[in-house]
Amino acid sequence: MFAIQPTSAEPIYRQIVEQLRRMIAGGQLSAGDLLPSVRDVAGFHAINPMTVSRAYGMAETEGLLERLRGKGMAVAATTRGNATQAQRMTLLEPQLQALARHAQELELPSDPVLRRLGRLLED
Amino acid sequence: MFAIQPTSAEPIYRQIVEQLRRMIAGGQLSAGDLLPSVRDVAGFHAINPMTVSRAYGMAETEGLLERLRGKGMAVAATTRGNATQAQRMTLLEPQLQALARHAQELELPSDPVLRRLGRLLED
DNA sequence: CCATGTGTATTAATACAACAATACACTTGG
DNA sequence: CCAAGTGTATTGTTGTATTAATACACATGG
Repeated sequence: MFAIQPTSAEPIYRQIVEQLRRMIAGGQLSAGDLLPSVRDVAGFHAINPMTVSRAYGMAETEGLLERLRGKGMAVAATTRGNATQAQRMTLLEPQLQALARHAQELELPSDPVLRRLGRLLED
Repeated sequence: MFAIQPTSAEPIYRQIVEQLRRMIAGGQLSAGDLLPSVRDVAGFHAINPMTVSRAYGMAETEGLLERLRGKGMAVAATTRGNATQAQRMTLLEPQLQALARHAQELELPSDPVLRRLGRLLED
């Protein structure tokens, strides 16, 4: 469904929007794919349907999703699914910069940070 | 002084606390070092002095800082400054895990991510 | 046709962050 | 001693973000 952590400091609706953004850019969701209904997602995670609706609405405004009246939400046809690797890297850039800054404030050498990340990326 | 972004979604007082945590763990701030006064920090960044005071207070509760009455706040003597590299890595772990998850959702191969981070870590 | 399924507009409840303006307790340094 | 420097407690206000509750409009499909 979605990887949602209701306890996280990050708002639920934004967790959903950003996850959609990445999974569409990465190609895990393709144009035309139908999304689970707001009530399904809300029921599964025990959250309010309006929270999911808000996420879907923002994704539609952003051009990620299309509204199929009476059927639900689908991945927009106009979206350039499977974006360039460079384009996908751009989405990761802010997080990379924050991580680098924090590592420097911690006076951590590059090697162990890179090795740890490399291990996390293997699964 | 401090790297504060008043526009960020992250609350100002928490930006300060977490930055203190890292700079003390990393050794950029040593036990006994005197911190800039709340009025100085507030004036420099055009924020409210009480916001800085709140950050200092939380850092004191956490055991990072000590209150020197009449003088200001200083890095606590009891704090294990320059923590083990492994201990410092622990502070970075959650961010590393989030980054890895996002990279996977973006279907990005390890190599470019690691290379980009490596470059950011060199300055 | 109409029960059932969509998404959503509207309103409200709650919590939080930041600011503002004081006043206070304390120590330093001349 | 006392002016000037610390941090802080207090109270109130403002703006905003997040989630929830409810009711509604609409399309589908037997």
